[in-house]
Amino acid sequence: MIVIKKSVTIYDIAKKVETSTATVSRVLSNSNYPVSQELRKKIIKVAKALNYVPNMSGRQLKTNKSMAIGVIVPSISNPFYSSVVLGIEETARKNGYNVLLCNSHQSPELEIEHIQTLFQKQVQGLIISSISDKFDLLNDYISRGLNVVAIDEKLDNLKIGCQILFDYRKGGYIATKHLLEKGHRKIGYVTAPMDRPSRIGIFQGFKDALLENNIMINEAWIQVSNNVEGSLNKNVYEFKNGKNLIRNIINLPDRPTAILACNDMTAIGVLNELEAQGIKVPDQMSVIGFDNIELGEMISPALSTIDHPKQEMGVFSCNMLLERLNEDNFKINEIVLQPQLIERNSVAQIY
Amino acid sequence: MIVIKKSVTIYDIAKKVETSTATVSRVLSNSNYPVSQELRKKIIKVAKALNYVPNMSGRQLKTNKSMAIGVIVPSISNPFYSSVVLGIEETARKNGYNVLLCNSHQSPELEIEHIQTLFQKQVQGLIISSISDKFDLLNDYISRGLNVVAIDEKLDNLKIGCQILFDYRKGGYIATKHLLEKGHRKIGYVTAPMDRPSRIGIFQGFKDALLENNIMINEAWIQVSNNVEGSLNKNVYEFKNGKNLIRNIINLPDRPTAILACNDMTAIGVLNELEAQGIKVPDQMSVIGFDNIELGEMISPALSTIDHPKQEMGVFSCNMLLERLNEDNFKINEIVLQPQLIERNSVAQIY
DNA sequence: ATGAAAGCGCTAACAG
DNA sequence: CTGTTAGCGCTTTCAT
Repeated sequence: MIVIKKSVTIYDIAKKVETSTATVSRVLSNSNYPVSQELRKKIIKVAKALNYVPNMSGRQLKTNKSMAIGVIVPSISNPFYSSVVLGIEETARKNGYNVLLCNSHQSPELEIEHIQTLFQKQVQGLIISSISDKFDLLNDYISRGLNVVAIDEKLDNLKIGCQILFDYRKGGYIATKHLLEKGHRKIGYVTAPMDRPSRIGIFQGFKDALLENNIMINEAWIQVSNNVEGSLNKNVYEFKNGKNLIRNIINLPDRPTAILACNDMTAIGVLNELEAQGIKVPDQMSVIGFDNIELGEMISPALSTIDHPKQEMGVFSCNMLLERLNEDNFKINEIVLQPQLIERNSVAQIY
Repeated sequence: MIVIKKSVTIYDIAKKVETSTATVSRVLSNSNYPVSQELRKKIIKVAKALNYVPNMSGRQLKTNKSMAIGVIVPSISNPFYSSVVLGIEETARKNGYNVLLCNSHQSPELEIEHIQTLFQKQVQGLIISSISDKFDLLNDYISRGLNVVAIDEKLDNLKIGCQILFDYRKGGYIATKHLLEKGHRKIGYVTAPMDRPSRIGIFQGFKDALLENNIMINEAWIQVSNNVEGSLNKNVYEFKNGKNLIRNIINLPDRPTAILACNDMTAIGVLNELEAQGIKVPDQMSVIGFDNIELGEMISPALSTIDHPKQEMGVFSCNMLLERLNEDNFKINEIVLQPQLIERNSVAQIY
C-alpha cells in the first residue's frame, strides 16, 4: 500500500497506441470529432487495459468548466433544506454536474466565506438561500459571470440572477380562509420573530383573510416569540417556541378557537403543549401549520397545513440555473411557487 | 451584463508590479518562502486593486490537491444522514476542504457512478455509507490512493480504509434490558427487513438480553416487514411499516407488553397505530425506539429510545479521513460508537 | 530574495 | 482523418 502509482494519462495511451494525445482526447472525451473506427477501438482498448481514469482537473483548467455548482443553505439538518438540496443534487447529477454543499449556520460571515471559496473553486453557478442582506460580494461575483439563483427568501438587491420564491402571503391567506370556512371567527397566530419576508408574508395573508371578512385582529392572539435564535437546534427551537407561545394564549380569559402557526414544527409544539394541558385538538382548539413537513402526517392528530413544495423548489432552481449556464437568453427570472391546502385532522368544523 | 471580462491572473499582477509570477504566487498563496516586505506589500495592493481572485483549477492541477472530499449517502432527506453530513461538512470546512455531496438513492449503480465521478474529480477522500456490497471498484480506487472511510454499515471486504461503526448489537441489548428492568417479560420486536448488519445487530442484542434472562422468544411477536423498499419516501415508508407491523401484533390473542422497534420512525408508526386503535402508551403497551431522532421528543408520549450519535459520526469520520490525508501512520482504523439509553415517557414500569 | 522556465493533464486551434 | 503545438493558471525547482 501507499504505493501511489503515477496515474496514467492520455499521453501514456497515445504513446502505447502510437498516436497523438489529441486523437486520444478526441476519443476519450466523447468529442464528435471524426476519428477512424480502427484507431478509436485501439485507443479504447488500451485505455481500458491501462485502467485509465481521466483527470478532470486538466479538462477543467483548459475548458474552464468545473461541472460543479455550489449550494449554500442555512443548515442541511433542517428537513426543509435537505429536501431542497435533494432536488438540486438529483437535477444536477442528471445534467452532469456535481454539488458542493455548504452550510451557513445563520452566519453572514460564514456565508461570505463560502461564496468566496466556491467562486475560487470555479463553480459554474450558485444556488443560495441567503440569510444575509449584504449583496455587494454576490453582486460583484455576478458581474464577473457567476450565475446565481436565490431560493425561498427574496433578495431584492440582487443585481441579476433569478429567484425561486414561494407565495407565503397567499399561503397565509389560504390557511386562514380555511379556518374561516370551517366556521372559526376567533383565530390566533403564533410565529417566530417576524424578521424575514417569509414570516411577514404569512402574517399579511392572515390579515388579508380576516379583513376580507371584517374580522378585527385581536392583538392578544398574535404571539410573536422574541427569543433570539440561539445555539439550540433549529427544529427543537421552533418546537419549544410553539409550546411557549401557545401557553400565553391558553392563559387568556378569552381564547381563540383556532391557531395558525408560522410553520409545522411550531404547530407541532403547539399541539404538544395543548395535549399536555389537556386541551383536545381539534375538538377544543383547531390548529393549522405551514410547510407540510413529513412529520405532520405521522403525528396524532395529523396536522392540517399548507404545502410548500420543497424538492420541487430544488429541482426548479437547479433547472433554472442550468438553463442560464447553457443559454444566453433567459426566459424566466422569477418563479413563484404556489401554496396548497392540505387538510388533515387538526381543524374542526365549528357551528 | 454578459460582459464576462477575462479574469485577472497572477501573470497580470506580475506584469503590473514588474516582478515574476513566481514571486506573486509566493505571496498570494501564503507560501512561507521569503519575499521582501516591499514587494509583498506592492503585490497585495495590486492584487486587491485588480480584484484578483485565485483560480483554484490551476493550483489543483499543479499540486494535485483538490481540497475536496466526496460524501455518498443513500439520501440526504433522511434526517439521520443529514445530521451526519452536517458533521462532515463542518469538520471539512474547518480544515479547508469542501464537500461534494452525492445521493445514491439505494441504487448500487448510481453509487458506482458517483464513486467514478468523484474519483475523476480528484477528491482527496471519500466518506461513504454504502448500500452495495460490491467493492471491486472501491478497492481498485483505494489501491490507487483514494482514502475512504465507511460509515454506519460494515464493509467487510474493504481492502483498506477505515470505518466508523455503531454498536447496534449492544444498542439492542440495552434497549431490551431496559424493558426487562421495567418488569416486562413479554417483549416484541418490529423491524424492517433484516438485510443489513445494523438491523441484524439490533435483533441479536435483543436476543442476547432475553436469553440472559432465560426468556424464550415468541416468534409471533417478532414482526419483520417483507415489503421491498419502494418508491416511497423512506421516512414515510418506515412510519407505515410500523403501523402495519404492530397491527399484526395487536390482533394476537396473547399480546406482548412492550415493543422494541428497529428505529424511531418505525416506533412512531407503532405509536400512531396504537393511538388509532385506542391502546394507551405506555399504560397498555410500552414502546422503545432506536436512533434518537429529534422527532422523538416532540411527540406525545415522548419516545424512549437508544441514542445513535449522528453528527458526531460525521465529525469523527471526517477527522479520521483528514488524518489519513495528512499522515502516513494511521493510528486508528475503526471506531465503534456506543449506544446510550434515552429514557422518556413511552415505557412504563410493570409490577 | 528574485526570476526563468518547466510542466501538472487536458483540449482545441491549426496545419497537413 | 491525424498530428503538432500552444496554452489554461498555477506552483516549484533551479539558477542567480
